[in-house]
Amino acid sequence: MQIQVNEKIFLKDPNSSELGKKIIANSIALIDEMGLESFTFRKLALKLETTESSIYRYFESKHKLLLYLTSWYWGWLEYHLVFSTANISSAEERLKVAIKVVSMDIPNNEMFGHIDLGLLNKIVISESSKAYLTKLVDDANKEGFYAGYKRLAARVSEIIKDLNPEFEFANTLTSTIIEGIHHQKYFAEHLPSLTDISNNTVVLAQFYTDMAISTIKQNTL
Amino acid sequence: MQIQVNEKIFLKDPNSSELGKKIIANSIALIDEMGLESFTFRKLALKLETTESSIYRYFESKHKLLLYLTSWYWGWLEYHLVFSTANISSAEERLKVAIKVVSMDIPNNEMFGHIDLGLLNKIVISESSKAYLTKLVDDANKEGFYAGYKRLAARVSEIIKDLNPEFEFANTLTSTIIEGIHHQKYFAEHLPSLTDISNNTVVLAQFYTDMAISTIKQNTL
DNA sequence: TTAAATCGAAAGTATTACTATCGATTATGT
DNA sequence: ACATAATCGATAGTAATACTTTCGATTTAA
Repeated sequence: MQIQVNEKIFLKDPNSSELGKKIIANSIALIDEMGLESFTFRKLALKLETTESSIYRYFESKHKLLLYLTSWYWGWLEYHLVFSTANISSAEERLKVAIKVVSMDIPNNEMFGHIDLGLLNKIVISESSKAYLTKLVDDANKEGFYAGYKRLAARVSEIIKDLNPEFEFANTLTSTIIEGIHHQKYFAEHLPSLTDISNNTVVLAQFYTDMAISTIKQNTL
Repeated sequence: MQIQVNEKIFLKDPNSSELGKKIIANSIALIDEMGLESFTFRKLALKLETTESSIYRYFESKHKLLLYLTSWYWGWLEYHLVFSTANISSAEERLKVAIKVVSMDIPNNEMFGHIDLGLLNKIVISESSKAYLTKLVDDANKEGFYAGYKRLAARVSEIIKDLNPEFEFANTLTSTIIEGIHHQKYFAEHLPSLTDISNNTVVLAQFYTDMAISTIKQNTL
């Protein structure tokens, strides 16, 4: 079982070598530790006892590395979502599970191969929007760099459309929920006056589930 | 009528001199044009036919300048919100107006003194989250750098609580709406598969109004 | 066993994000 | 009208960033 990432994101597949895997594993730890702004390939090279040029053989920039990490995360989450919702016939139940999957906390040190899912989840919460909030979005989008996120969102939207085929805003509702969940987690930790939900995954999922269902169903009434 | 910004954000009030005002006006234009990442004080100085050191007398960093611009925007929007909702007795109507205010499009060249509100609105949509998605959030928050955003959010939350005093998630719903509206606008322009609303402020406001009201009222049923 | 791939070492470049100093001009208060 | 303070521009300098290039040694694969 391997998560696929758009091949144009990297120069050389980090999964194809030990150094590549070390780059991924340690970049996650370093970005989490110091934030994307302070993170540099130089610091990563120092940590790995290798050189900048070796890292540049895998990723042409820090931004591409971020795209890799976030794409990988969305790929993993999609896999997790598909797995969790398989064999559930009720669309409402599938939506509940989907929201639970997106909002779940992942403990640190929960490993998937060499990747620390807990840390990666933290990075996605605080850094992933920087992957698309850039002047180069449109080019990156053309290259398919956001396909992972879009696939996940499309899965959730499908469930919503199953629930109410008349509902016209499945994509809008989906992105509102996914981004909303991440924002609430970030706010809970750093800007608590902007949220009412402090580190309680169950309540968080419940809120967005209730919000989703009442929004979806209102058109049915 | 002047919008107030936390004085610790700047070294010298840009409103106190011609150069200061030129810095604000032109930084908005430049950031819009090239994005925050490519924007530098050097480029701004060149445009203004002044020097980097002169700009540094007003703002100690690009990040502080971004904080200034976004704070100013939230201040202006709060003023606009208060003005628009005054004398409306129905809480539901006030919420509708509030969402309309947050989601309205502002035409380019709509000026408020030397500030182009249309461009500033664009910057807020694509760059404002970078003001808090940083390792220094907690320090910045302690200094009160996000007070403008919080005040606006608190206003909206108040309306929601007026509508249903039993509703426990006013802050969460508010931030979900504000961030959601900005995301939808950004997605409409750059990642259209993530939204269903393409450049239609009326539909956008309608969606979030419906979502808000059905979410708020479900607890009442 | 030979060619290809991989990595480390070293050096170099343009740009960024500042800081510091100094002198000329302009505005302010008396 | 005159001293003083504030403001700005000019210049220079620094450490770090975000790369790129070249070269040689070693490891791997055909």
